[in-house]
Amino acid sequence: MKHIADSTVRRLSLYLRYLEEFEARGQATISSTQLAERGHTTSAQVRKDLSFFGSFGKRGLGYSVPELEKRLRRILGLETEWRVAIVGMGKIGAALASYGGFRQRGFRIAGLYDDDPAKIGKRIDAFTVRAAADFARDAQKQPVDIAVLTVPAGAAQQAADAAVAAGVRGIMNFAPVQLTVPATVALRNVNMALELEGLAFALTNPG
Amino acid sequence: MKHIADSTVRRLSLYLRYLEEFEARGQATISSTQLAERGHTTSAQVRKDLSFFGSFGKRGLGYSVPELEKRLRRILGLETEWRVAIVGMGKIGAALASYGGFRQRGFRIAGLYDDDPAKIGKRIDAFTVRAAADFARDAQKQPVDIAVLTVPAGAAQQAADAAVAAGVRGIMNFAPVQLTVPATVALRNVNMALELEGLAFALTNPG
DNA sequence: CCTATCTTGTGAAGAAATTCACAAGGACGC
DNA sequence: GCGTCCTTGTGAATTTCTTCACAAGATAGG
Repeated sequence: MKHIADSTVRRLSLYLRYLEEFEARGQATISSTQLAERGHTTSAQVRKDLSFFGSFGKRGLGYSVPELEKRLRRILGLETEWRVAIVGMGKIGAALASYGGFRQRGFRIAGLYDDDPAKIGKRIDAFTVRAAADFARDAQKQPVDIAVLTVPAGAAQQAADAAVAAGVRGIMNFAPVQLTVPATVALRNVNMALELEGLAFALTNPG
Repeated sequence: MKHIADSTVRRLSLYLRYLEEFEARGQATISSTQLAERGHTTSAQVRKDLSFFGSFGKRGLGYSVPELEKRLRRILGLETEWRVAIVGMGKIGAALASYGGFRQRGFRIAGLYDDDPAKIGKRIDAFTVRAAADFARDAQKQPVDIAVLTVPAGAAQQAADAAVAAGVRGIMNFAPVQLTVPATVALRNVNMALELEGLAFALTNPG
């Protein structure tokens, strides 16, 4: 398949959310124009994004809401359940662990890990924090697909290496460092300081 | 000034971080190639990014690390101190409130707010959580530049409206909804479920 | 001073993403 | 059946972003 741009994937995720909204309101079909308006984009963009994966609509009518939802879920890989381990039970890690938004979308928490003896054994929601050293062993019993790293910057690369060694195929990195991982491992960075700086730039250079 | 792409601003933020690293190691000058290698990009990209704002380097020599740092801080608007209010003292909001990474970069917490009577009056680090209704009044006494919204999805638009009414010029939205704000207000969205879905896509469609 | 070696800054080329614009398919009323 | 009205899917055009490639400035060594 042709390479799909990151921005496209991002929009597909948004379309899925919008579709869920429209479905909740009982709407059975939707046009690319409606979807575009909802997402502050253009109808051509919507159609182009979808066209990479096939043709799902009916001319003159639009798209069936439930069907397009289903297609998008399949495209995005949300039909399978992904097992996610969270490494680093600081404030952010703990917050993510009990954030329901993930579970809703098929991301299931496989384990919570930390290095700090003071945190190991603590309960967070339904989970008990385990020693980071146990990650590899646990993952051997039941594979972990994605590791979310919420460790301090200094510990992030080591945590990433451990996660890769344990067999994860994707890493979501919250530490403000650039990780080095094998090309086979998908990596996404979330850096809140960076986002704030983006705002600062926008406020400093208006327009 | 010509419009600067988001991706450019993002890279500038990264360059600044790299420069800080190089400076900490005592390096006095740096070439675009070195900076590029550090950030997995190309030297031409680095030079082009910088060239939007002037010419800071010396041919044959490279850039002065401290000077380029200073220039980038000015460009990004990190020379002034930005006053940031956090609205919504759930887990994520509380985690952000005590995250030191912001303060380091000139983002100063102006106040913490929540609607929930059970949370109002609580102390988080050096701050006392105040009623969301007090936001406007507080902001009148001392202007707030940026509002970070960590409220539930259903409350986000209302919180955004209140923030805009209180005079903030930038909003960083953590709620998984698309906010509507006046064009004069800068808006950034951070959506962790979206990021995870991006990973799911990458794992489902390898390559 | 001259030559060899770097590295910047930037037009031009190339690639990628977005938007345009329209043929073609389907629904609906008459 | 026929005409009208919609809306998709997609090549082509356009715009935006990235990379190339090189003239020009700066340093260093002899």
